[in-house]
Amino acid sequence: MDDSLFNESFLTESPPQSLLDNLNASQTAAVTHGKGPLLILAGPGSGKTRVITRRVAWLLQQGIHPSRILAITFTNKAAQEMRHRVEALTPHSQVHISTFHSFGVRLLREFSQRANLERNFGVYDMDDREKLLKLAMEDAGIATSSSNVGSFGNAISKCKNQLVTPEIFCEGVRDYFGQMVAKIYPKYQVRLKNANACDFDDLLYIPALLLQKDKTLREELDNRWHYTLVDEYQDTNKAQYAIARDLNINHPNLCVVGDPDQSIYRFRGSDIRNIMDFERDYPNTKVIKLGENYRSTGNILAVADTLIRKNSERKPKPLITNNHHGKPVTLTIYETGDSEALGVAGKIVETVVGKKWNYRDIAVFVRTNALTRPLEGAFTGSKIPFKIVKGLAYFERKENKDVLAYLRLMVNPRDDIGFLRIVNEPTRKIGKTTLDQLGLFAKEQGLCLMEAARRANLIAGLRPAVVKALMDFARMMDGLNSLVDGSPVDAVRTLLEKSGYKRSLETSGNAEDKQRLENIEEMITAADIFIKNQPTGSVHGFLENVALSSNLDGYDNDSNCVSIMTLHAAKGLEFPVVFMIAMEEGILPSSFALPSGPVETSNSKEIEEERRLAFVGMTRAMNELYLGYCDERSFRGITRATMPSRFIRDLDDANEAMEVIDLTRNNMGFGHAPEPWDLPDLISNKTTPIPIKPKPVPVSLTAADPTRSPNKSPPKVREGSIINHSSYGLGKVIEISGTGVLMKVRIQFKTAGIRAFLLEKVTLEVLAPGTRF
DNA sequence: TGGATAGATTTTTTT
DNA sequence: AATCTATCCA
Repeated sequence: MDDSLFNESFLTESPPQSLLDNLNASQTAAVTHGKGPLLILAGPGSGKTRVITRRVAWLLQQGIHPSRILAITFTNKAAQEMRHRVEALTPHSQVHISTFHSFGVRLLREFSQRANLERNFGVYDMDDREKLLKLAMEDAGIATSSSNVGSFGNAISKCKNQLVTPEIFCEGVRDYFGQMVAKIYPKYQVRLKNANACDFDDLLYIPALLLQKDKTLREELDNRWHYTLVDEYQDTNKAQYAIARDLNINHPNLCVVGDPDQSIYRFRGSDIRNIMDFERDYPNTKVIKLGENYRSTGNILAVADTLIRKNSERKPKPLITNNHHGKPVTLTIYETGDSEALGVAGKIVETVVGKKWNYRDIAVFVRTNALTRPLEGAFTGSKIPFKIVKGLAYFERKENKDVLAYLRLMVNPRDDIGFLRIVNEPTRKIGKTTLDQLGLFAKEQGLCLMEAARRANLIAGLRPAVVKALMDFARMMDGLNSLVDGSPVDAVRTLLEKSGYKRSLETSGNAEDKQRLENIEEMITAADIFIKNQPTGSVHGFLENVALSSNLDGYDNDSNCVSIMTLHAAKGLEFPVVFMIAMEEGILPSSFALPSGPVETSNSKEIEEERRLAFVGMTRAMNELYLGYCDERSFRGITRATMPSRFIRDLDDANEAMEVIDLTRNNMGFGHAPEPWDLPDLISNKTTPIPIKPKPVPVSLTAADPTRSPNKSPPKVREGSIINHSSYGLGKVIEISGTGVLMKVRIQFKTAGIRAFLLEKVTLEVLAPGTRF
């Protein structure tokens, strides 16, 4: 239908023939693939988003009705971007584009009855989940003090990701930990049910099970969307796989896009086999490889390729580019974590002052959030504007969570976790003892806490003042109830007044509380923006929006800031200049991935995933890539010697694409961190000893060789000098830069590629000018 | 009941 | 190092 309408839009916005403009042959084939399963293996920087959005536009152009197309991404950011780009190609097309989780929520709302939920169910974040889990553990008679609440949460999460129900899990229990989980998991589900709430995992788990169980529903939904696209397919878990599978049986026009080398979410259940086995699962799959990289320089790709080749569980895939080689990838070795942060800051200042790049062109990637701290300090000191892009929940400040809990309780009075959060916020003299009694009463009577509070007068042994406090609270919340259908902005304003929350902050005299008020104002603004985007939006919609959004989604490149983020958050982004810091054993790869027992293969699944993570980081870089590690790092208050990441050693073969800058004072024996190549080969599964490599660390003049002190002033090194280096042999000085102790010398070695050293610290034998090089 | 303080404990990554 | 928890006192 309405083909003419679309064609008109094409003419005004972008003519239809432009749909295939600027596409290479494989990209065109992917865009114009007709019916049947399609697997697009898209390497980094291969124009994946372009292909997927053009494909949506192409389908529309073919006369497919927009409501027949379903596009699913992993992050809201990706969904927004896709929506935006599809909109530009075909305005007002109204294609259903959403994340897996918001798609799940939608299904659950629409079919809440079949899913045995009330329509107004709430979505619990990690924080809520943990609190509910503690209650469930109490139910199961397991002490919550045992500090492993988190591990039980992870175990349950894992179950749901794999579509393992409590019943199935109980059958297969073996060890002690499993027995504990078997006790807690069912109780936890009951708690969720009673609270009329879902956790994140439920948003996939429940729909997936529902589709399996309810064949009519499955058929109905399969018929609803004739064309499905799934982005980042390598990161799907079993639940997501099942959903995609069940929606594409009658109409197997499923197009999945992904790159097995960029699968980095194993820890949350994603299974690389989903993409590896796609061809097997969907007969007659057309496979298209998008190999050419349009993003990075040749050197960056050479380094990334050298790294990823070390993975054994992969389909070999060359990284090709027509881009120029660009600058060598730089590896910098620092002494401490702080000097590393300062070094990065220094390099950034140098780059920006030299007008080469702007702050916004630069990103620093870290493996863990804790590593951002020294960077913050160094950047603040150097007056570098920066932004830490976090993947955590957006409204994480206490006051915002409190306000949201009020809203949640208004929408869903059975939300016990929300109740517990705010019943005494501001203080209403309702303390722990009271709440314990209230909880007991609620349990006996089978009521939610809100309802129990309403009947507080029936609870034996409660002091009259406390009874009044509880009943007043219930009455106050009842009074707010009429707000749920209105604008979230009004709702927040009113609840702040009526609950006394605002007054308590205003009158506290605490300086922090003033800030809190401002933060709440910020949230009201967010609600306002939400309403402007979705004029029909309710409190309900706002809550959902908040629950499924993350800080990462708010990421924009508008402000001229350096971006600091985790490697996971970096996926899907690109920057002209990228720094990857702390490439050390135990950090990248994370200690969690390291073999904990005696000697294990170095190619364990975990290590391979960490390697992919490093690969993802490197391939975000367009023009310049800086890797770094340091000799010692302080963590949790103690300083320890570090070992360079095995991924650094993986790059030995990429010498010609790299340069190494060593900024350590090399006091050889004492206090110097051992490096993998100094040690027996524990980390590789080779049984033969590896040849000892020369340390890529120049021998210090002073410490290493007392016979030659700087005072003896060896012949001057200058650009063009031919030199001999104790480890790397013959080389030619190609550049001398910097001043004073920071004077650097860059050398093109005959065999070891380009390396740079601090002039102060390197020992170089300057050869006669005429020496043959 | 709630605040202060000392003591314990810790975290990989995220929808 | 920083945050969370348990305990004690007002």
